[in-house]
Amino acid sequence: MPEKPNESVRVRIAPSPTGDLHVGTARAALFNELFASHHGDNGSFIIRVEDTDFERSKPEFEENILEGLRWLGLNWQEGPDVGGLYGPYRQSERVAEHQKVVQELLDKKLAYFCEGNHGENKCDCRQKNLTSGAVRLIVESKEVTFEDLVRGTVKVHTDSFGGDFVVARAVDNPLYHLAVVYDDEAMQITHVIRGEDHIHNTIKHILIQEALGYTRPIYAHLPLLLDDNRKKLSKRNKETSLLAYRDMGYLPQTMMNYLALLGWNNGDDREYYTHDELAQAFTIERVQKAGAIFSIVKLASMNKHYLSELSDEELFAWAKAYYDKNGIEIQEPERLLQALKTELGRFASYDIGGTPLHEAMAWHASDWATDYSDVSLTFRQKPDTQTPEIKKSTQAIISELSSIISTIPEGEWTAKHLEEFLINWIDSNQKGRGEYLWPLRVALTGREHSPTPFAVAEAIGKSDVLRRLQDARDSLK
RNA sequence: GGCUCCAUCGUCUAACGGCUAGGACAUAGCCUUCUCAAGGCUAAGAUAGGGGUUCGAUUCCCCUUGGAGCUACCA
Repeated sequence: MPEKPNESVRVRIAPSPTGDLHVGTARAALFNELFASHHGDNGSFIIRVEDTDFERSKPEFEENILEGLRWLGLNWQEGPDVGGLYGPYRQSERVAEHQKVVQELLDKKLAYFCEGNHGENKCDCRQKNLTSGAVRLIVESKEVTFEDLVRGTVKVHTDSFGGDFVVARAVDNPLYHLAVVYDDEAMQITHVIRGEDHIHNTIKHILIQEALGYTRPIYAHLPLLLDDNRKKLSKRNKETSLLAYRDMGYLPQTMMNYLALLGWNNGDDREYYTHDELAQAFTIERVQKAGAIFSIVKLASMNKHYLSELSDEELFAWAKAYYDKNGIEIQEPERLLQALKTELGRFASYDIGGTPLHEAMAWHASDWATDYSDVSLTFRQKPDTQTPEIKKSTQAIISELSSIISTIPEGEWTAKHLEEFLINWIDSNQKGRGEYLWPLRVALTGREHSPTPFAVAEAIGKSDVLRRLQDARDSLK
């Protein structure tokens, strides 16, 4: 019996538009969204763009972030693109309010102006009574404790980070810590679910909240996504842009499912979930504490699974996105779709063992041709071991195939029937299956590794099959 | 260095003191087979180490070791 949610929860993701949407940010967004969705109508997921770093923030990054979150399949109730009652949802548009807060801290003598860079050293600006400069919050020497939903009690002494810290470059130029605290209060955020790398920031945030008399949200720090060296996932070692994975051929349902399972599980062996199933099952109590390596291998296997579940329309759209992106025109959409279906289960992305999708699919074209020089048309032979005698016998086999295949009526031209017919013919004539099926398959695809000739034959049609057999035969002369 | 967090197969993880530590991915083998996949079966593979508490620790506590994160007038 699932518990009935009764209290409203408001959570947010606060990406900073200083780069493409990072998979780690996407996962944090997903966990927030699942948490909100789990609470149904009582849950709100909010996007707030933290663009107070004017130097590095760029509109195109904001667009990339929103596009990525949309692509992933997340739903948000409030954000810069959809608005909401607690807007604006871009921090740069909220500086006037932040400025008031900075002034308030100053007026209440909870903060003071400070000049110069003080680094590690304790600064003495507090005694100087300056009237401009950076604004530093007064922090008393004490232990700060908070309850983390994932980690339990976290305790940090304010001395460990030097006490007083800067909350604004100037009265009208607030820093991240202050902006976050004010905005979370103003937007009535109930739960702050973010990466573990924010744990120390949380202490500072609590200090600001206490100074201002704000409500402390409930914190949950997620384990980090790691690279193969167990370091925080970064662009140095691995592709970190979510949409780059889309462009490699990973499906949004794959990414969502995989990301959800990185640091969360339902306590059983289940691995495949839809968004709604995840939302139904998701609880922060089941979030892992240890960091998790982002593994492309597992991602690929999951993508294979989801690819095989696609409808014809979805599969075609998946391929079309690749062709469009690479500026390749699809001449014969129906034939391409049929070809894709034969290859399904053999690829996990747009890259098939080093071969790009359009090359692997080249055989679908009705005018496809190859010189067969890199492959052997003869079973159990390499291209360079084909003596004239071997070539001759392969020619004979191909001729035989052509004549029996030409007897199959168009109405019975299906992979299933072709298989029954050809296997039966081969077996009843005491021939070797490989002897015949290998040359047939290579003649149709030009590849030593490919789908079965029956499926390929159905996809390209009878006349094309006969033409390719002829071409293959001619190549052996 | 200081502060904080973390620790089950190679990887993601299950087992909220009690069956032989389970599953998935990856790996290997076998079956199937025209190839590569897929599929089926099987194998190998983990509780970091040491102390406690307990009738009994993967599980609770401590120490050690190891790893990670943070350590900005970035976010």
